[in-house]
Amino acid sequence: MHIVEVIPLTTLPQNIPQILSYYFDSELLKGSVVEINLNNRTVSAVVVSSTSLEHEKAFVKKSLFQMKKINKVISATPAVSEFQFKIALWIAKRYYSPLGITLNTVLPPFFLKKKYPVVPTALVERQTSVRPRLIVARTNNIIPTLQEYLKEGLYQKGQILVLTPELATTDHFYTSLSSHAPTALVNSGISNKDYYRIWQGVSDQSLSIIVGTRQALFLPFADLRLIVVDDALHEFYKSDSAPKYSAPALAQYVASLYGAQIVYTSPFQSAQHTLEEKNKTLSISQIAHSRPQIEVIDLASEARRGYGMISQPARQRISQTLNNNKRVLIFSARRGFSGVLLCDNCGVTVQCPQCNTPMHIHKAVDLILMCHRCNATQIPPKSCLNCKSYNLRASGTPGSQKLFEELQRIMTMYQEIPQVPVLILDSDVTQNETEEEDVIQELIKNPKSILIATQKIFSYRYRIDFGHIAIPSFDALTYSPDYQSQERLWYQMEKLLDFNPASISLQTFDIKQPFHCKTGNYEEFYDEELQVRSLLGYPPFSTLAKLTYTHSQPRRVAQAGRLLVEKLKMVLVQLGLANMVKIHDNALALMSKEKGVYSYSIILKMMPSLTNPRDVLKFIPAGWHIDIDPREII
DNA sequence: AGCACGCCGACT
DNA sequence: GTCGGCGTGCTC
Repeated sequence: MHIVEVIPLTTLPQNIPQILSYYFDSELLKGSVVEINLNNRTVSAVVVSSTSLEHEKAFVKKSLFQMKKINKVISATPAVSEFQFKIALWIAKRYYSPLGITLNTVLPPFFLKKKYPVVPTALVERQTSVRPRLIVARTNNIIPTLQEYLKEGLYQKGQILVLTPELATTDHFYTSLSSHAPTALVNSGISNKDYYRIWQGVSDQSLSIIVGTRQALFLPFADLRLIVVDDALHEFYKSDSAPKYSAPALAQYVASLYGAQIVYTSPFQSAQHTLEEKNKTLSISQIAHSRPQIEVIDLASEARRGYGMISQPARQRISQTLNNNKRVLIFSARRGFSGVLLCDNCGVTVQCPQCNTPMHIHKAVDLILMCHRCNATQIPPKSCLNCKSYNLRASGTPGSQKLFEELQRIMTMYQEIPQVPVLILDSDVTQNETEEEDVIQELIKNPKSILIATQKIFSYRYRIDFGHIAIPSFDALTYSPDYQSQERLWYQMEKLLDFNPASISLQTFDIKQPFHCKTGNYEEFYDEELQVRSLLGYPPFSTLAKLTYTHSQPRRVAQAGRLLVEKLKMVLVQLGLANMVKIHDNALALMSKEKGVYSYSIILKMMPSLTNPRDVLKFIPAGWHIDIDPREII
């Protein structure tokens, strides 16, 4: 008899051990796969270790649970590699995710399928003297560098992985690199057959370059020498389903396993990297690039002149650009027709009955109100629901549709702007990728056109250039109470430069703020930002954990929230960890309602001195969702 | 998270 | 009588 430790490939609650013991009549190798009974259901599980019963007799007698027997062996030969174990363990620890489901996502989708036998490769750990490098560069600058590298035939020494945040940008790398060496594209839409073929090619080294999204990190590289993480600050790198890991961080771990060099490209340094640079763990090379002329337009004085969303200086730039046969991008902050419906009498906005957030005005056949959170629609009320006043007025940021109408008005009113096609790209106008592609094709056909677009346009920044970019409401780009909102604002601004505009017009009510994008010198911004974050204990001075509880009954949510806050406070005091973890309780004021379900969020700021977050997180009861390094804190 | 068990109401 | 609603509790 042998005692076998296994990881069931399913979600186990965090308050029970993630590795379970079963018995079996023979020894099983690490990485082999078995079928077990777990709480009246059958699941497959991966063997971690097995020991002869003689050594464990005492343990069995004392154990508090009734050990069960393994049903059957699915794969007696190891099917899971050391590399896969290591990655799963790292993610489970760093992101506090259930081990079984984490291992399951690390394993390929064709795992255990008869047609696709897998021989796990041995992990040869290699030490490098090469430190990770952060290259603050545009993607368009890193590609020539890679091409140079490939031309010299250096790739014959090993493999390269290029990670991109989303599907739309993989093509750009693929087309510019595939002529130099055997290259494959990896994304979540790939078939088992193709995935298996790439899996083989990666392990027998017939493939030299892999361009892919985050799951490409799980491929069994035979000799990985370089990982390029493109646009490292992109939010899509953070997985939004369990395990909620962040790909750039995992890439660094994977690189260390292979002894590979890692290069991050970003149009913008993150505070994290700035801090690390100050600690001299990264060497930073800044690649210079020319910056367009950025004109800041004071909306307050424009308003006194009776401006109409697009100011006179911006209009001038637009017509100039079009007359030079170049495209114009109007960067819209919000989708929809206009802002919100505001009561002039009492100042209350019309809110979504489901979500308690302001409804935005959209124009379908008539004006309708739409909730940007749950997509509920309603006819605008005639009078204010609060004070019964009839003085309801559209107010706030003009959305894409309003800008469209404004452009039509300007074109007929001011003769200097030529009549050109005006297109819209936002989630209202384009419902799917095909429709999006149609808009892009139309744009490519017309070198002399105007596009009104939201952030969505960033996915196409390697396919299209704009001669001028107008930002009608710069202030609306950062309307979210999040510690990262400023950083994200400047990150967006830097990304706009990828469209190679000759000029940018930026309309704002707040001309006193520093416009770092004018010079590209963000050092001052980071110095200030780091001071504030240090003071408030935000990253990079802490690791954030977002705890969320959702339920249809608001009372239960409020109670669960209060209980957990009290419990955590007590636990922290008892463990003597009160100064290592700060509880940032949004309280009932921020209890949100989404699609009829209420949710309550608590943010934990875990200081680096807390060496094992699990010591604290294990006290969080079932029913709460835990997200480490959340995308947003609200 | 699943999934089974178990205890009450509607219905062939 | 039993089919099935979802509250409760457990996972070696």
